This record gives sequence, structure tokens and C-alpha cells, in this order.
Amino acid sequence: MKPTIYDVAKQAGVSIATVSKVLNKTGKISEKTRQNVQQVMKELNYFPSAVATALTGKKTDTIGVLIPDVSNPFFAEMSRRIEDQAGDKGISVVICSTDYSAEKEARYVQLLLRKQIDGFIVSSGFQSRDLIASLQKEKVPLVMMAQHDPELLVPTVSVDDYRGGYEAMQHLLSLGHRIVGVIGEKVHSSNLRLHGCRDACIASSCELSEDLIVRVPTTVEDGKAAAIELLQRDHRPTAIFACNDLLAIGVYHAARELHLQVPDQLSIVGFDDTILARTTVPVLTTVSQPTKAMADKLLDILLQERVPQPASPEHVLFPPTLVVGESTTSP
Amino acid sequence: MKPTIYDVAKQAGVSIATVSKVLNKTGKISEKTRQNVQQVMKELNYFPSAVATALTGKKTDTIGVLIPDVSNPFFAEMSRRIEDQAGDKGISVVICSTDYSAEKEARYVQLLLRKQIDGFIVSSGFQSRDLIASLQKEKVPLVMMAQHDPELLVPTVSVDDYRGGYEAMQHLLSLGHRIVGVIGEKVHSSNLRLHGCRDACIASSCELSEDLIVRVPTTVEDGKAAAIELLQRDHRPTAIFACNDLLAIGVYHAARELHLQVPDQLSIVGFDDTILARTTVPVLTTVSQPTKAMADKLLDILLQERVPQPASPEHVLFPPTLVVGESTTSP
DNA sequence: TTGAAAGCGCTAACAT
DNA sequence: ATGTTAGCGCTTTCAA
Repeated sequence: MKPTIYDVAKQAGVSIATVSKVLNKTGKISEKTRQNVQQVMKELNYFPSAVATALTGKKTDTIGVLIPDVSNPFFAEMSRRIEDQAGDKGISVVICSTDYSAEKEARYVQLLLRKQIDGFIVSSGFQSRDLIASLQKEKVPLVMMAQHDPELLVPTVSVDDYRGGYEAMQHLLSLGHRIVGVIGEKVHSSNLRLHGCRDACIASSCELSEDLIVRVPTTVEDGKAAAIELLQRDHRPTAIFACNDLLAIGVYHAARELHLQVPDQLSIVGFDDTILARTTVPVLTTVSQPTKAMADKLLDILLQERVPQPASPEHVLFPPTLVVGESTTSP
Repeated sequence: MKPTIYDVAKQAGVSIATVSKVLNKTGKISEKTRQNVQQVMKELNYFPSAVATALTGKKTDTIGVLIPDVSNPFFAEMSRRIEDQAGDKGISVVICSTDYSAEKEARYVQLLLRKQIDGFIVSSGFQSRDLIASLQKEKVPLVMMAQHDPELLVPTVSVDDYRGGYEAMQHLLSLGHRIVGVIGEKVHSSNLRLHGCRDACIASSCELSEDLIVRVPTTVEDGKAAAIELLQRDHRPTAIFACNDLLAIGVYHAARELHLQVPDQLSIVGFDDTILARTTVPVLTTVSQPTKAMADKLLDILLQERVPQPASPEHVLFPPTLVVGESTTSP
């Protein structure tokens, strides 16, 4: 059997209270007994039960990360960052895929709550606003990632989507493109990216007609279909900005099907800078999110949340970086 | 405060034992009180604390999945499958990235053990054999995924790597390729895939000279470098089989750098059938692993492990499927 | 400086 | 059919 605090106490000839104190570095204990107890803990290979500890009301040093899908590279990479940062802080991370389903969200939230986790990181694509509201009512520490939605009274960490869209479009315009198609998801962050696009056009006194903007769901196939449609028009775009890398991949497929060379006959820009951006040939020009810094901030907020509840939620925006690959050139 | 079993008992006018019984459907209780208690649980929005339950020694219905890296698409996709399967069985999944580091492995194992999880799924790339041995000594249910290593006395679930390699090579040979380069990782599963390649060549009475086989680490860059080297030889290969999709991507990059058209001037086959295989242009021909079935089996074994320890560990091999994409054609 | 004892919320005999 | 009670392993007053 695994040794318990009682075994250690007996072996060391002290009470369990003393053992607990050396464990937690609380109270006053003589250097001598401390050494002795620690020695015994080593010998017995003793580790306190996290379960028993949690039951006494202490923090569990575990946070839950709720993402729509681990197999989506962007979320996988963010998760990885969060894990790394958390690991450094001695915090463990539970990752759950909610599959864009409000039902699964509820189930996992319930589950993690029962496990007494210290807080949640939820991400864009979270369906149930009610759930978020009820978590807040229960004062469960919570922070939202990759979705800067001012309506939500939740602290938020995301990239500056507007600016990312702006820079992506500006890049294309500065290369000389004048007809640029845009493919966006039907989610909040895509809206912001589109606004950025529009404003970049305005700044270059070039117009972005609304019918060059297509909104789709999020798969590669959606991106391909949208791109094919755009590229078969009379005055076809010479460049396409896709609001995430997955959609951009769809554009590559469309280009291939229509026998258009990338970038010579069609420039493509993506968003997110996931592994996908570096696995295409030619390498995708994309907008990079500072995932490491974002993960760091996410944890900072979550941990500080564990203490007091701030009056008005903090909304942190990180600057995006345009990463110029091989998929863009002058028309 | 969150309601406890006491609150429910008081409100329902029964003892906590009764509440516990309706909760667990154990013992005998009249339909009437059952209804009543359940009603009260609803009203109070009561959910039992998983922590308290675990402390009494019951199973936690949580398993830990240890993978080298969530941001590697193959592992992310496997994790996702495991989660799905587990979800159906009411089991929750904790995913941790061990980063190919024995130290992190030890840390996470310790952590999860302290949290009283019911079992582990560890995967290829796990460094510390000692850790595995000690888990076994402690009789912690454990199953290994994606690494069929007969030396390990652990149940194992993986794809039939040998056969996958065989089919990949056979495909290329049947298209008429005679000089085929092979790029493999320095891990056990790649060895098996290579054996498959060799035997496929022998079966076609065509020889695979050893110097066409290159062993590398696992990144895209490694794949690219190896491919460039292969392709610059005097009698350059007309096709390359890469032992995983990531390496195959590297081959695409190499082809591009050397101005070789895929598939006309160079055929490429990968392995794993991750999302990467479908995001390349042209779409990669690759060997698919039945991730869903594997995840299912993994859980079956783990759950059955929770009861008795089988005498000799089960080693399950799943058949791979060659998925022909657009990256292969006749030379 | 150390120890005794009362919980934390739940389960599982054992009584009734 | 329902209730009483003794733990599970640990933290935390409060005494000594």
C-alpha cells in the first residue's frame, strides 16, 4: 500500500500534525525533527494524496482548459503553451475537447467542478453563454482565450484580430493587389479581422467590395469551395486572405484544381501561423499569434483571479506579427 | 456554498446514507423516497464531490494520457479519439505532454498518481523504462499505444507497422518505381516499417540497397535535409517513402527547392494520415492508422486491467490502410 | 515546538 | 427500507 501521513508519523516518532507542518512549511518546528521527518518521507517514498488534500479545502493546483477540438492545430498549440507555462508554476492542466457542443461543455464543466479544479480557461468556439454566466455567479475563476468579446463580463486574452486583418490586407495591397478575396469564419474573431481588412483598404484608398467577402464554417473543404467560387468570377481576385490557416489550405487546393500557380497567379495569406502554415508548399504567408505570451497572460490572470474578483474584467490584446512566407508576391 | 450530501439529507428529511444509496443505486430504497431525494437534489442543484468520493477509495473514472507532444498532429488526433471513446463510457481524460523528457514523465506520473487516476495510457516516445516498470510493480493499470515493443511487459495497442511499410513500398513498386528512398525515424516503429519495406522489395525481386535508407530525428527540417541529400545523388530516387507525415512534408519542401514536380518527377508516400496529409498540395499518399479502433481497444484493455492483471500482456495490432492521394504516380 | 482532535464529503458495513 | 457510524488522508485550530 501507498504510505500515508500516519506511516510517516509513526516511523518518525512524531504526530501527523508535525508531519503535515513540515509538508506545508507552516508553524514552527525544530530543524532537527524537520530533517528527520523529511528523511523518513524519502525512505518510505511518501507523497501526500492530492485527493485528501483537496478535501480539506485547499487549492488543487489544477486548471481546466476547454477547447472545441484538440485536433485543431491552433488549439493544440495553445494548449501546449498553456501546459508549459503552467508546468513551470507547478500547476497541472486538464485539457478537454468540447466539440462545439453546449452539452459537452456542460458535462465537462460539471466534471471538472466536481474534481475541484481551481479555474477554467475557455476558448473561442464556446457555445453556452449561460454556462459562463453561471460559472461567474459561482465565482469560479475563469478566463476566455482567443475571443475578445466585450459583451462577456469575463477577462479575455487574445490577439489583436483587427490589427492582424489590417496587416494582412496591407501586405497584399502594398504588393500591388487590387482585387482581394476574403474568406472568414462565422465567428466573432473573424469579424474583427474583416474590419481590419476593410480599414486597410480604406487607408490605401482602394475599395473592398462586400461581395469579395465570403463567410463559411471552418473546414478545409469550406475554404476550398469558397475560393473556387471567388476564382471563377469574371474579374477574379489576384489574392485571397483566409481568416485562418485551415481555410487557407482550402485555397491552395482550389488553386491547384483551377491550375493557378501560387504565388505567381494567386497570392494567399492565412492567419494563426500553425504548423499547417509551414507544411504547405509554398510556405504560407500568415499572421502569427504570440501563443507563448498569450498562454502566460492567461495563467497570470487566472491565478490572480483565484484571490479577489476584479471589478471590471481585464481584456488583454496582443499584437500579431505578419510572417511573410512564399505564398505572396506581386500580381 | 455548494450543497453537500448533508444538505440534501436534511432537506429531504432522510439520512445521508439514504441519499448515498439513491446516488449510487445501491441497497434497497422505496420508490417514494427515491423520487423525493432526487427531487431535492435537483432543487439544490446538488452534485457529489468527486474528491470526497475518491477519498473513500472508489474509482475516479479518470485516466491519464501521456504523450510526448499534443502539438504533434498524430498524438493530438489519437488523444481526441481516446477522449471521444472515454466520454461515451463516462470516463474523463487528462492529457499531459511529456516533451520526450524522462523528468517530465516522472513528474506527471507522480502528479496523476496523487490525483488517484484509474490508469495510464502512455505512448511511443516514452523515455523511461524504469518508470513503466515501477508503475507495473505498483499494479497501476497501464497500456502502451503506438509502440509494439515485445520487450515491454505491458499490453500494447498499435498499428501493424511492418505491414504498413510493406504496403507503402508495394504501392510504389507496383507503379513502376525501382529506386525508392526511405526516410525513417530513430524509433522502434520506424524499424518495423523499414522491415516491411525491405520485404516488399524482396517479394518483387527488386532490391532496396541500404544506402537508400536514411535515419533521422522527427522534424520537418530533418525530412527535408535527408530528402535533399537523397535527391542529389547520381541515380536519384524517383520516389521517397517517409515514415511519418511530418517527414513527408519535409520531402515536399525538398522537392520544391530542387524544382522537382510532385508527383510527376517525384512520388512521395507518408505514414499516419494526419491532417497534414490532407493539407499538402498535392494531397499526400499515406498509410492510415485506424485511430478510432485503436482508441477503443486501448480503453477496453485499460478498463479490464482495472480488475485483474492478465498473466501475459496482450499485444494488439491493427491493420493499416494505404490511402492513395495525388502524390504518387508512375515514374 | 509539538500533539490531540475536529472536521472536509462521501461510502460501506452493520444495526434497526 | 432506513439510519448510525467508522473511516478515507489531510489541514488546522487549540492546548499542552
